[in-house]
This record gives sequence, structure tokens and C-alpha cells, in this order.
Amino acid sequence: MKQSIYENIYSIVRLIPRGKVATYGQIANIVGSCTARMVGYAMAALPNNSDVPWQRVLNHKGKTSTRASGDGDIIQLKVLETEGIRFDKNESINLEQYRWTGPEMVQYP
DNA sequence: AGATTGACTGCAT
DNA sequence: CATGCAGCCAATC
Repeated sequence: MKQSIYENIYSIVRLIPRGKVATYGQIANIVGSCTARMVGYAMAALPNNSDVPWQRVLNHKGKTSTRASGDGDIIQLKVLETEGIRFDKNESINLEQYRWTGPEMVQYP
């Protein structure tokens, strides 16, 4: 089937291993043909029962960015804790520690 | 076809 | 690191 830009983004997000997270810009960089906004838009269009671990996608601040500032992000935090990710009191994580470098990318200094 | 918006990022302050 | 402004591209009206 014709893979839309969304499908491309979803494929990348599905590749994120457990216990790792990626930023919207990172996903956009891996896809290469979209921007951070597209990733966010794709996530927003994602159904609640999709097989895409959208919760592993955070913003550049290392915090969850859901549409609402209410409970939506709370669910995300809880799921990520189950993944093995620890959040600090500010509900943010160490991006340097949990940053996913990509499906075939290596860690850069 | 033009204007608006959006689960963002980067740089400046 | 927080806040503010600009840039980015696609979807929606």
C-alpha cells in the first residue's frame, strides 16, 4: 500500500524499544521527509487503540506533550513508568539517558 | 486557493 | 530551565 507520511512516522515510532523515548524532532529527522509538527499531527490523528507506542514520543523538553494539559499526559507518564522510565518531580526525564538514537543510528558524542 | 491551526523545535532573552 | 517569537509542513475550513 502507499505509505503516507503518517505511516512512515508510525513505522518509526513502532521501532522505539522499551525503556527508550524519542523526541518529535528525532522522529522527524529519522523519517527525513517531515517536520516535528507533522509527527505531532500524526500522533494526534492516531486512534486510542493503535499499536503505535506514541507515549514514547516526547517533546524536546523531555516531557510528555499531549493535546490536553490534564489527564492525557498522566496516562502517558504511567505507561512509561511501566516501561521502566523514571520521571522526576517535574514530570520530566533525562533525555540524555533515555534518548533513542534511531533504528540504525549509533550514538553520537 | 487562501487562511487558520496544530500532541513541535530552535534561538533569543 | 522558563518564556517568547519565528519557522516548519500538512490537514482542515
